[in-house]
Amino acid sequence: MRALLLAGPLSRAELARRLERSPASITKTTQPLLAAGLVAEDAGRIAEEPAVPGESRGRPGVPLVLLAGRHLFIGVKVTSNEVFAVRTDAAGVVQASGHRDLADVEQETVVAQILELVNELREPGEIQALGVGLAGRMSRFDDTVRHNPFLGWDEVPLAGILERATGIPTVLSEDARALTAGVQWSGPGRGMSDLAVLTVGVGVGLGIVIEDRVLAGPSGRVGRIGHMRVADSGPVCERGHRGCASAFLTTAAITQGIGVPRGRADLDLDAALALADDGDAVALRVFADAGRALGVLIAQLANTLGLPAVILAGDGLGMLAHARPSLDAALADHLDPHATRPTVVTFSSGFDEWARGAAVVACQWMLVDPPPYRTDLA
Amino acid sequence: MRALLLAGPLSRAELARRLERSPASITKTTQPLLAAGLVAEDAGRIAEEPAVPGESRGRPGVPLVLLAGRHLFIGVKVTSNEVFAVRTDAAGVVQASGHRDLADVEQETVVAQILELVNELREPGEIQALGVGLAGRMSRFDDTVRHNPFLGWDEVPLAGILERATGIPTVLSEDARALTAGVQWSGPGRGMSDLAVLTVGVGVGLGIVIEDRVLAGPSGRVGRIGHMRVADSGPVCERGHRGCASAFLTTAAITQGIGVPRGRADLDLDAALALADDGDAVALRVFADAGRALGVLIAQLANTLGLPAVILAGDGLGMLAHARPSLDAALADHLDPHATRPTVVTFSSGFDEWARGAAVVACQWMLVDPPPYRTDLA
DNA sequence: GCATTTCATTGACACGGTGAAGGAACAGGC
DNA sequence: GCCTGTTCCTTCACCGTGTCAATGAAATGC
Repeated sequence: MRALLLAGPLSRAELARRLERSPASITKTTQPLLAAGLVAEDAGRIAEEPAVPGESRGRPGVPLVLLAGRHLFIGVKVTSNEVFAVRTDAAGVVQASGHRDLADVEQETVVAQILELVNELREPGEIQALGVGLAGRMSRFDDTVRHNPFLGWDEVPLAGILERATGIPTVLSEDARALTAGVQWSGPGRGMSDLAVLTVGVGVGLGIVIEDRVLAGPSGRVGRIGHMRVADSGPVCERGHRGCASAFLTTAAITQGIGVPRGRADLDLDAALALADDGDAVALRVFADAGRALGVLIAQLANTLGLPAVILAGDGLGMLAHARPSLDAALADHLDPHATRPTVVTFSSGFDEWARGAAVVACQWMLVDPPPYRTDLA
Repeated sequence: MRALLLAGPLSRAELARRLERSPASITKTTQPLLAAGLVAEDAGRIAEEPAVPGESRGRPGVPLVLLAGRHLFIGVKVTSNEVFAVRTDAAGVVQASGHRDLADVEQETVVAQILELVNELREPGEIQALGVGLAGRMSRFDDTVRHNPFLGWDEVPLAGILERATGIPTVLSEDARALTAGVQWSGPGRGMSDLAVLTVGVGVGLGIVIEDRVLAGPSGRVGRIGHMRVADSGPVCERGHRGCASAFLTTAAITQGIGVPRGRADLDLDAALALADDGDAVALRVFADAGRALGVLIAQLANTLGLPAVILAGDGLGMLAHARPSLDAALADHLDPHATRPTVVTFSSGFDEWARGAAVVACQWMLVDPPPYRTDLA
């Protein structure tokens, strides 16, 4: 119920229509929330503006707003060499953030750094839940790291470890899915019920939202699209596939694709972009190829799932400055004749956004699936 | 509730575990169903066999079975030149079937033929619902044919027309999705909660089931995979894409791919298969390419959605006799290193199976979303 | 026979939903 | 200003569906 309040300040009548419930039901369910201070009537009447002017007959509704500040969440994103953490409110607004470098990927090291960050961020009030985003196989709302190639972990019961150390209910989530949840809950995809989030960076990641649900798949394996074939020819990825997505889109593929012919093996992404800015032919070609690969991927997603919107994110997104034309061309070319063209939104986001996604997952976890042990504490 | 009874005869306790409800709840909800004769206690104790022998302690459960015969459904599949219809019970078992040729695709002609078939099949008892499967864009449980390229229809309120003429509640469904529903409900995918159905024939179709739900997409556009790129090179499809799925897999692509070099423009699929049986090099190559295309498609699906099972269906399935080795090789090659290999099941089905799927959709529609006007009649 | 185990039923009860009825707040016409 | 129409919100009685706790029933194994 509270979940849909996040679609903005809404009057009770509007809520009833959106949730397909009777007005009586809304009144009843919101009363305890009002008393508990979780929602409030908005005296400002913000939401009345977009109403059609001619329809101003009748008693105006009293908008309800979620007092998001009442509930705090912490989200953590773990990469192979860094840990990022943010504290957010229930609306997913970041209040504070922090980060630590990782000396190694030992369990003790990582857990210690996470705990430091959590203790740093938790001080202003009670934290409702802690969400941790990591790469690798995990179900939605998991408690164990099944397999993480970057950390070299297998079957680590991280949620339990953190819960015991912090006293905060903790949930794990696959990172691309956490980012997707963040995007859909309170990011550029807010209010959309169907979208995909395509991330480009060290790898190629994918999160899918269908009918307001973030897909997890039977064993948390949704979104392995790194080896989708996107072109007739082109570079070969590390598994020997010619023309697969990883071979065009990962940061390593791009820096090597430009650096090797230009004799600069240590080229980084910024330098590659600078080369392209200066009109370097190799760089422009590599970026154009990357754009084409992205366009094909987006078209394939739109064809397969009929998605109306695709959101691009990740630290490799800078390429779009040079890749956008070929992306658009490839998208138009590969789209099914009867499919509607999906809206492509770019979302430049740092690692904070991944951590924020983990916090959003924690928030959703509390809303849909309050952990039983919380009642023990109450 | 009844929906999960279709997962086989189950004891009440087993039902409670599967539905995550309390045993008390199961007893209460099944009592009126028992009284109404919709379910029955199965004296034969069929389902007790697969239990682990060592766990035979305690009072054995009384299996409940759905008396499927109490509810009848009719499913109709409309192609550009034929209409197929079947009568099934609630379990999706076909009791009778029929078919008509279509002289043309005028609305009156098609409706008249459907009505003839329905009246032929409806006589033994009350029909609960009528499901119609057609190609084209439609939402799940739609009532209007939005756009059907084969019939040349746009915005035809077919459900209303048939409802008025027959007095049976009617629902429309996109045909690949109907087939998928049939496969998952009572076909080879019975009991699986995640699977894809890939159809090969005049076109290439796809239906997806995730978490027990048949995906429809925001506007019924799931599953347009005809133009997915599956190879570096190869024939060109009618839209000019080199190496796309349609160019390898449709019946037309195969018959032309073999018929043109062999100078037999009128070659049909059976003749093409016969050529391959005789060791014709061109035919063997075309079928091997088709298998490779299928393997890549399956791998891409498995990677994108993490599906554990893919079911192949459609009238073009005969190719597998010669295409299976290349299919398996391509599947292994393109699967993500960390993905589990999906089970690939072949399901040889005629058009009756498509009609049966439409009947299953009608059954599901009644179970999850009983149409309000039925109460008017009662 | 008895303990053990699992299944199934019952009754008291809570929660979330509905429909009907009625009061409250606004706009507009007279 | 007052009535009317409209929409919003609340209250009340009620129902359906679920739970918990207690009890009985049917099997196995010692």
